[in-house]
Amino acid sequence: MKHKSFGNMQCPIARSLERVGEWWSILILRDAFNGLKRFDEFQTNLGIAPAMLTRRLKALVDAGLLEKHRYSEHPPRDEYLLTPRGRDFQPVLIALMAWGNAHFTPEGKSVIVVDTRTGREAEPVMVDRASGLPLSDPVFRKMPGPAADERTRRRHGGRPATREQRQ
Amino acid sequence: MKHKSFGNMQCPIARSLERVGEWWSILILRDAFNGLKRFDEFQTNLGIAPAMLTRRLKALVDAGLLEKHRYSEHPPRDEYLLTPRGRDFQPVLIALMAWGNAHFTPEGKSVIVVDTRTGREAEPVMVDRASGLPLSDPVFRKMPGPAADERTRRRHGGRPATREQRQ
DNA sequence: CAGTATCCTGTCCGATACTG
DNA sequence: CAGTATCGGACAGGATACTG
Repeated sequence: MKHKSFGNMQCPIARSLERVGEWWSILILRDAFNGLKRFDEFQTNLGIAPAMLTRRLKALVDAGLLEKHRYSEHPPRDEYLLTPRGRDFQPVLIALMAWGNAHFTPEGKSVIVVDTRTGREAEPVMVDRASGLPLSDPVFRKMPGPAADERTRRRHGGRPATREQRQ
Repeated sequence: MKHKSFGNMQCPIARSLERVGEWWSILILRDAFNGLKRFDEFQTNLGIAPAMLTRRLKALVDAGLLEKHRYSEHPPRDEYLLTPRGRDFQPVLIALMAWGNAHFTPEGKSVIVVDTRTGREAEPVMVDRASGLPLSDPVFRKMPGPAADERTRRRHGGRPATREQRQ
């Protein structure tokens, strides 16, 4: 499934999934954001088979999300650190967390984001940076970008805004 | 893999992945947001095998993200519509799109979000609704929530904020 | 501690053919 | 059109044993 070709490979969502589509990848990134760095930390916290962990870590390194950093020469020891690209993944994790908290935690939230200045729980929302408006607002629409090919253009640009277009 | 038990199943991210962890699920949701509703529309646009599409659609319906809606009795015809829970998934898609656009589209962006009032491209950011601050700001930290169990508490609450805690 | 080496199973997924 | 029925391959992932 490494280089599977989804319907439209121009789509940035599909391209993202090529890198983090496997179950464990996102959980490893989550743990990396929580400060885990060493093989053994991941292994223990995730309960993942070591061979699988090796494969997933390698894939994440190859995709440029993590980088191996040697912190000891004798014996040779590496730790796995988030790259800038890996750190940019944070909004996806937050969005998944918020969605999970909202819909799949009948007992209540187990993990939240907190504003450490006020102690208040943060409420994650996706907004447009310039206007501050939530992107769920109907004024926002997906459109073909500058590099859109013919197919993408047809998919996103061709039709007028119909009721099912957004929301 | 249906009911696999990840390391910590309290984690809302892991719970989310239980519902949308498969490759096709997220692409189907993306298409649903783009207005696709009928089996054949998904099939054609994704290039997915029909049997697989049936399984994924069923899984999404079972998870409460889509619902079958009969729009014709003779012959019986169903369409798949986003439920409120499915619509709440939008931020995840936007986050994946933004990340893909930023890192995996050397030719430029193929799909963007546009403010239809101004025609300007939106820049998606995750913020705290109350303060409007980006959640990447170091004042925000993940913490155990009200329903956190002992293990989650140890993972998130136990340690003081170290340099690797956030970022 | 940080992996590698094997073996095995489940299932995701593609391809093709068929049905009301 | 909206699926169901099979078949088969690839690989994610588990389990266990082993190494520098």
